Amino acid sequence: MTSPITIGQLSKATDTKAVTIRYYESVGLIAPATRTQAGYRLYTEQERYRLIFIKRARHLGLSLDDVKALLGLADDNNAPCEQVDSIIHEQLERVRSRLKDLQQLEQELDRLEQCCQADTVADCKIIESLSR
Amino acid sequence: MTSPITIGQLSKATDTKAVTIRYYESVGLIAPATRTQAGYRLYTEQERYRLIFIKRARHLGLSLDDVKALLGLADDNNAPCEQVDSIIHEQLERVRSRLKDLQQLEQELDRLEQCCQADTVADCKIIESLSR
DNA sequence: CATGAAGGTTCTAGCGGCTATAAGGTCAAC
DNA sequence: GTTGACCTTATAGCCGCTAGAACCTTCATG
Repeated sequence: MTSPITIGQLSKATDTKAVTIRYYESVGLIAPATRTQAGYRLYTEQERYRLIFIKRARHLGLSLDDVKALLGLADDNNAPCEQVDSIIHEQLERVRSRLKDLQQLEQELDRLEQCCQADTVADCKIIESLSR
Repeated sequence: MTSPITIGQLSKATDTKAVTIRYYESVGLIAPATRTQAGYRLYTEQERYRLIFIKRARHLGLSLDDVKALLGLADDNNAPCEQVDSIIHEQLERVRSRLKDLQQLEQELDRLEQCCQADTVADCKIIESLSR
């Protein structure tokens, strides 16, 4: 029922910048849009759903390549779930590994922050610690 | 006592790739090296220390701009510690904020991973959750 | 019907922090 | 004198956009 919308309207509807939408098209994440006679891109509900899918997947921290793979899988009802699972699982592992790193980093920075009581760089334990 | 070394030797001594060292020079993080007649870069202990400093600071997740600022401060014994402290403090805040985000992300991914018991994409709760 | 604002189009370049490649010059050992 | 390891510069690419220039289209108003 809803009529085709322009890129600006799709942009608002999905909270995704128009340039980003065009970029997604250029890297094959969404199909080339149909055009008006003047060359304006036109979109339907389908593209809106696709963009929302992309947005959710990106929110999970997935790369555009992973998102592309997920979209490909989502398009094929008979595709095995395995590949979906493994994309999510690997991302979870990446996130956990990054969490570990960041937690260590937090400790280090916290310790560093505590240890400087000086006024000038000459006595600064932070600089000292970096220079050793 | 130790004689000047080439970029390759400095690279090994600091576990920093030669291209990276040249890159640091190109962005003003280290001063242009003196050269042999043939144009080879030559380094001394001073540059080795500087690179180690950079490495430690980078390990804290600091941007090259922050590292540059720290180096500038480190070079001036009379500089106030404040600026050093604030660079570290802001980094700590960034790390903590990133930690928060990642912890939430971990939960989401973990929940997602649990919820798919299907064989094919048609019944996959992960895909469903992304499509909604 | 003219005008101006708000939208659309393409193209190119830039961000950070490297990494990779090409095409060449230098040096020490055999 | 030739190999092979090392050095040099210059250029392009990575990711996921973002910014800017220069231009075209659409639509509401005077």
